[in-house]
Amino acid sequence: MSQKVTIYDLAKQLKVSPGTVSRSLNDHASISKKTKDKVLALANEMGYRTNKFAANLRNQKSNTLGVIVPKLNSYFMSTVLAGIESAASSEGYNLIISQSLESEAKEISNTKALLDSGVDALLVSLAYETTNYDHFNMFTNRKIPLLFFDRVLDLNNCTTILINNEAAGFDATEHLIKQDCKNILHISGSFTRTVYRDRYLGFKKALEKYNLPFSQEQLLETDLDPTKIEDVIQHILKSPNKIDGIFVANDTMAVKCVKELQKLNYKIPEDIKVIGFNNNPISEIINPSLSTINYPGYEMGILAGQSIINHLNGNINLQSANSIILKHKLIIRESTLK
Amino acid sequence: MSQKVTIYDLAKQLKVSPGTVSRSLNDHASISKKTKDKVLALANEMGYRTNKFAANLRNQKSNTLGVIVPKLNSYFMSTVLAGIESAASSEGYNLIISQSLESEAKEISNTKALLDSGVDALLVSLAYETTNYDHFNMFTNRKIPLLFFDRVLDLNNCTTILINNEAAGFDATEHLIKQDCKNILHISGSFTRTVYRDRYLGFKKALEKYNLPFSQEQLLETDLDPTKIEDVIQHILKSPNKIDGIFVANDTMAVKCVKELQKLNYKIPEDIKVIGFNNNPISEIINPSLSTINYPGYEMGILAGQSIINHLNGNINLQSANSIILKHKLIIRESTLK
DNA sequence: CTGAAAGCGCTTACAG
DNA sequence: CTGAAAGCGCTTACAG
Repeated sequence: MSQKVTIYDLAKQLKVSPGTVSRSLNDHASISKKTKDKVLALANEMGYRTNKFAANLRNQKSNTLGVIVPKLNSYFMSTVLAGIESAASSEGYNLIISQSLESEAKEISNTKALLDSGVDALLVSLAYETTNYDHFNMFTNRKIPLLFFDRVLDLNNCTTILINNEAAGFDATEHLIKQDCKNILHISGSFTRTVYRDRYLGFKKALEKYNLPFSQEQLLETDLDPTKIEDVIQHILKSPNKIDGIFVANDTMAVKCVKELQKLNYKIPEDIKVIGFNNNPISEIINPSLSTINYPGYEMGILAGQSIINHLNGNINLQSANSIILKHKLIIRESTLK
Repeated sequence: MSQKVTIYDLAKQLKVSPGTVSRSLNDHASISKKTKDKVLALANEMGYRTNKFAANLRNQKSNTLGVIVPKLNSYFMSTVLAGIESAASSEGYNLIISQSLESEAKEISNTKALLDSGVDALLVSLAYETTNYDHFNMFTNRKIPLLFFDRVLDLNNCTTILINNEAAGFDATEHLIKQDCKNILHISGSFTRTVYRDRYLGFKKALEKYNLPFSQEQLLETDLDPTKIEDVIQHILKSPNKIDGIFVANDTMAVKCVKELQKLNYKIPEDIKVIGFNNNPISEIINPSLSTINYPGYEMGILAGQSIINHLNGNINLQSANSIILKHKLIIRESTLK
């Protein structure tokens, strides 16, 4: 097999010009059906494959989307990625995916690498660490569309896709209150990311609405690392008022909490009621099953992919500085039963 | 900000040739430090970014690896991907990732897309459905390295990375036997994929070694879809001999089995002992915790990435037609206690 | 409906 | 140590 067939090879064999071959391959209107068929047949026979580098260089467009996620191996993120991939591939876009591993430095280097790779657009969920956002200027300066999902950032002319985290935090907390919890602990992620701050704000609003007092020990800001569960448990044990409900900012950590508390002979939900966040499959597996907030990751991925592609295609359904809010949903299970 | 700075822009400003700029940027030995510094400083100042399409076109190399997985949103696969990404990015490689969704047609179209994208190598875990492998000839014909991991295929000159599934299947089954199981059911994935066939072969070998009879009802070939758990349960209920042990080919399905059996008032492990496969985190969450086989997905990803990059770099530690076997490990938990 | 030619932005063998 | 020039494989405005 020839290692490399170009349009020149086809042109020579067919005794036409390279331009004609190129136009035939791209189904250009001005080429006769007969010529097109001839070209396509030979291209097929010779195993011709277009050289994207050349085409991209010429067209200044790559049909590629860049994606940066904090971690590839997280249930939520891989679900979102599945959605993005599905949307992208059905529109003929490739995906270059990289992970920041929650590090600002790695996020910056990923950003550069994706810029260099000539992605047509960039989809980002921010790292925990990131506090400076200058690296995204490389994209905005060059007018390359930028979209943030889940861990978002409010930047001019960037689309953001997320759920209403404040409302979701409110719903989770209100549910605990309605189940008679009086002294609720909120285990949050880092406030650097607004998703976690917003959940906390919802938590506080619910307390206020039901006239429950709030003291600083009821907030535990963590990095949601399950290996550091011991700190969380210590906090619970040392709490001046007996904690009777916990709202955890994600299911992985919530499940870990339940397991550890059970080891200490706490009864869930009798002694302490627990609600998580995300509707990760583990929330259904644990005993008692975990109440949580459903976060539609796959739909988010589909929407993110479609939005950005529509934007690239110049369709109108995405305005600049848009924000898309997905619906969350309270899911009540055994871990918060009265 | 200029939308696009090229080496010509730098050359003009510095009154040197584009060649000199290019060599400076690539840290070529023959350029004086003074010139290099000058070029680098201006490149930085003007926000110059190399155009990869042009460089790739010229170099016939993209520093990009293609990856095709059956599903992005699976614990095991996303763990492997995290490993691949980590290895790739530390060597300056990008990753183009796509999912076949277990479909042969999609796998073929992904293969073509990745070939067109000019990946330097392709890493594949096969779709359930795939029975014809001709689409990989596009790569082997062009001498583009191809590596299979987990769901592998024995093709000439391709590296495969996997565990010894037969030995792992044997270990899982032997463990059940040692826990006094006499009539063990094996819930397998599709035999189209050798990983599942091999686990089954190990299962049978263990039965033979311990002189346990085998009848056809002890094998249930499924697509491991947890939504079809009802068929599995029916099979168990209708079994002529009372099943006292189950070896399931993955944890997700094993967990689903345990849950459903518990609903029917079976006691696990007293009535039926269950062992899974993969050491998915859910195996630790379920009650009783699930015995399983540890499958080092992250390490597999690291190895896959490093192997292929070493190969591309012309290092010698990867022979043609190589096969790398990772260590598995039996993990004993509550679901198989005597 | 088709061809000749320029150009996308790099890299590098060759020459000095 | 540096420059001039060719070429990687496409696409398309222009001309006919």
